[in-house]
Amino acid sequence: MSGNTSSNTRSTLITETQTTPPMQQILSIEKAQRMAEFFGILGDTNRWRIISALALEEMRVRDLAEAVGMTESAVSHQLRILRTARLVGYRKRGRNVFYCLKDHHIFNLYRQVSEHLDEPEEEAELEVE
Amino acid sequence: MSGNTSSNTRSTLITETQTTPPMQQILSIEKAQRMAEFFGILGDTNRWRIISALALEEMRVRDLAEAVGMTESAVSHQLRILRTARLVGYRKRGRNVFYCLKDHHIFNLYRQVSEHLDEPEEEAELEVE
DNA sequence: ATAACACCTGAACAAGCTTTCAGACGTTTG
DNA sequence: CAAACGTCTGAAAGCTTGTTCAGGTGTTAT
Repeated sequence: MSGNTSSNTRSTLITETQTTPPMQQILSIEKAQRMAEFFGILGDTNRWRIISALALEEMRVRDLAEAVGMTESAVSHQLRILRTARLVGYRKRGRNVFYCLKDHHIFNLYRQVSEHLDEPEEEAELEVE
Repeated sequence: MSGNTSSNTRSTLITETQTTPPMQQILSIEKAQRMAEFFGILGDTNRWRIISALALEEMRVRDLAEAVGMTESAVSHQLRILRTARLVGYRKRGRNVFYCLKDHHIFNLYRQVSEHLDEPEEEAELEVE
């Protein structure tokens, strides 16, 4: 576990294997792209609805479509995206395909962003010195 | 985070009652929209580069532009978006405007997604029963 | 006051993304 | 076998988003 042997390209010299090194320099374009790509996947209303549905229980495409009010085709397209991002898994059974959440990081992300959004407005800003 | 994500089963007993309630039903369209909007803001390569630059130190628009290789105009546009999302704050001093990171949830989000992205591919899927 | 500077803004264009539509595939049923 | 079912796919339409460009505001310097 924690096997950060991924050895990106040239992170500085991080030897702590627990977590990911903090941002200590401007993200490389490649790293920033991967970040953006992943967050972008969670940047869609209907994908969140699908995710939240799958958080409850395994579901077929058909059921998902009805649950979130989309066409089956649209759901299928979105599921492919979520699958590619390894956020959902699936299980075929006859002509049905059951989808389920695969990555539980999602719950932490959901919680943290919820907290951010729930924070008070606090529009005040520092002004001229 | 707790290592094994390989799970094919579904552990639904995350007991975080302190803060935000977990997803216990399909997200309302409004909630899903707010989620999507926020994640969408982090769904851009250049915004991540800007964020990572600001994670190092307070910076002016001009410096940011040079640091990430964008025009000042483009940076300014993006900063407005980040400001609106309350991810960055600013401080005016004369004709300069210094921007800085405002929300440290960002670091957690960055770390968790980094871990997700660094996880092994694991393309295998369950098949017909 | 005039010029230079730092930053912001609005409109237009290009690029990307999501849905729809029509049709395909594989599985199950009669 | 043919029909019904559940799902997937590719292309086109429609919308959203990011950058550029030109010009604006406000501050500092000559």
